[in-house]
Amino acid sequence: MTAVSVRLEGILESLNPQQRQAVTHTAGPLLIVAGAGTGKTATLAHRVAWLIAGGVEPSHILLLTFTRRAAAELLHRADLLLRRLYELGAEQGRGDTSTPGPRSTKVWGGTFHAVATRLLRQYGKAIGLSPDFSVLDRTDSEDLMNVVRTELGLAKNQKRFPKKGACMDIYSWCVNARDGLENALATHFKWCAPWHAELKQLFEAYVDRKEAMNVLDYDDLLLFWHGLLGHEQAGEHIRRQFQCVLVDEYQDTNRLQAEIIYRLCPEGRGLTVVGDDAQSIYSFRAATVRNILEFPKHYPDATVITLEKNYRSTMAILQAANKVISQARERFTKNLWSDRKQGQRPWVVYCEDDYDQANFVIERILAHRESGIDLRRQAVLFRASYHSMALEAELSRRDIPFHKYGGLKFVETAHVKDLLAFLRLAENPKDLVSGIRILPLLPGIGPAKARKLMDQLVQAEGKFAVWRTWTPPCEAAQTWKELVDLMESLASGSQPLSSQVHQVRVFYAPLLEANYDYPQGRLRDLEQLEIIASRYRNRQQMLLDMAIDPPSSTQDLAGKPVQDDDYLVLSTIHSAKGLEWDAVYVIHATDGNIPSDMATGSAEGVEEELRLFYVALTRAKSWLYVTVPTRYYTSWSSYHGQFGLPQLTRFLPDSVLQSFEIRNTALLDDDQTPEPELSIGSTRTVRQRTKNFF
DNA sequence: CTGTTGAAATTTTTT
DNA sequence: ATTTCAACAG
Repeated sequence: MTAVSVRLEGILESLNPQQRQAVTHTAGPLLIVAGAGTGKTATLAHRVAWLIAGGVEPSHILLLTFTRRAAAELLHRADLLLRRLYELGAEQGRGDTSTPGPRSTKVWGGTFHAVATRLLRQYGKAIGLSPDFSVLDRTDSEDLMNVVRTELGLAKNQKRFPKKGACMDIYSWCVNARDGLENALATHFKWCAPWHAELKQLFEAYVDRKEAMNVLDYDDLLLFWHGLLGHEQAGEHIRRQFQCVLVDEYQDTNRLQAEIIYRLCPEGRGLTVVGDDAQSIYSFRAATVRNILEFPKHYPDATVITLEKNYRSTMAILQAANKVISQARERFTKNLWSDRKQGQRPWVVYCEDDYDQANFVIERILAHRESGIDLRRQAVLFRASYHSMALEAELSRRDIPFHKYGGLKFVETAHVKDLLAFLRLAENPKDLVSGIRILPLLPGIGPAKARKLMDQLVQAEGKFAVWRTWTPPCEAAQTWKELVDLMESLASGSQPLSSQVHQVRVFYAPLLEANYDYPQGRLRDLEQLEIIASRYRNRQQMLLDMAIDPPSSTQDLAGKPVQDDDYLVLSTIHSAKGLEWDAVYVIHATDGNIPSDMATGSAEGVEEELRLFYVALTRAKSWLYVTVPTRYYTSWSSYHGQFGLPQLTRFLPDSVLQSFEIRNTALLDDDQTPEPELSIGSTRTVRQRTKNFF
């Protein structure tokens, strides 16, 4: 055995046989079916390290993940492994201490969209794409769609034409599912079928407009990447560059993404995909569980390795989760098992209403916290972003820190979008969306004038000076001059980025106060944006990041959070994918919320909601609570079909409920504190802080 | 053509 | 509760 292989063995020690097989697999395409909590991340990280240690150049590895954070974490772990490998060698006196071992930092890692952006910048010319394109996020795309929709006179119809969001959904679906409009309308958007001709016209105009503006939307990023791979030279070049391609969360890729992978690795050479069909939850984004289920069919010499040993949850939780998912119709059969002790059975807790639910959850959280489980190690999960509203209010009232994932993001708030629009317009004067966003903020300018000014600007090839030829109504003259000065200054690019943001902020602040309620908080956000800007070298990169990898919550923006800052996590189930906590609370587990009423129209829809519920349950390591309000007062619930008397989710029929303890908040003893799992660390308790509040 | 007002419709998950 | 649309006044 060579020295290197001895060291490699040392690193593989911590893995179980299936994981090891997955890490060291060499021949042909590989599918790793990794159940929840089966050490998927560890396996992938080891595989990356193993490939590099085996001599694969890091820059020849492509790692596709669902979020930027996932990629960063994986590469960080791979790096630690490589370092250990290197140190191990040095200890044995055989390593060459003068040369640092290879690092994983040069691995191409990120989301499909981020990687597509990078590649298109580099090679896009081959398919006639100008490399300085900008990227529209979802809202920008909708806005552009709306512009075109209005231009074509579709907004003013006797019968209601689909809204911009719906139009975008249909368009996106067609691109990502590689589906024709007619078929898409027939199968997924029946209510819009009468508008077939108009939609076709709309989409063609939308595509033209994007081209004229030199912008790509999310769908284009994938579509153009796909196209790039179809180009003879460029495609071959990229294929040669990526000897090894690893795809995480394969169950949540769509058909277009699968085709990209296919073009990247014909016959599956060097391909590893990892996923869990039981956790496929993104079909609304045209993801299809077929990709993973039919992987062995598309790649006939594929090896399938299943990871079933769960390192996360207690047996009691696993049993309950297994029972829930066993209601699914089609899947790779796997039964998760664990060495962990039986543990407390998960609870189903009936609550009076939303507020009672919030109070129960908070009391439990505090109790766990007292027995040594920090807030950080607990999370509340829910189907829809607004489900946490009552809880958020109560947490704020009690001064308990929390951090919410999912729902509206920082960069999606109107004022942040406004500020970024100034920068984007400077970056790309053809950016109609940004122009139409900014200009009507000024007094005396409405949508029509904004369009005219943008047309002028494009005619003048982006020279903002043409705007001086227009004389606005006299009360707006001063502001107008300031705007043109500002835009010229920004466009010249002579200032560092953070001063550019500062300039915009100074100009924009009074407009903000004139246009929005509660300006204080918004102004503070803008200050934060200026701090963020100072971390970027160039404007283009910042704008790209904001479109493709936006910070998932305001906390992420404030730089590194303070180390001992303890906060509770609130998250949509979708955003909780891949994460885990000691104690998990799944709230609003009523029929109509889980499954969401929006999804119950079709069998597949319901099936996906079941998987979603499964994902939520399998986030828990030791304690799991599913809470069910038995009454809703608020108006949203009545829209959800039930007249104030919601039922327990259909995913917990009696046979499954046997794996749960049933509780009712009205009958709950106060002293049912959970048993501590660990010795108690800090004695500083939130409960005491809370009591001081009264 | 802009800006305001009131009525009506719509309400998931996210790169 | 929020967003979108139509109608109307300046």
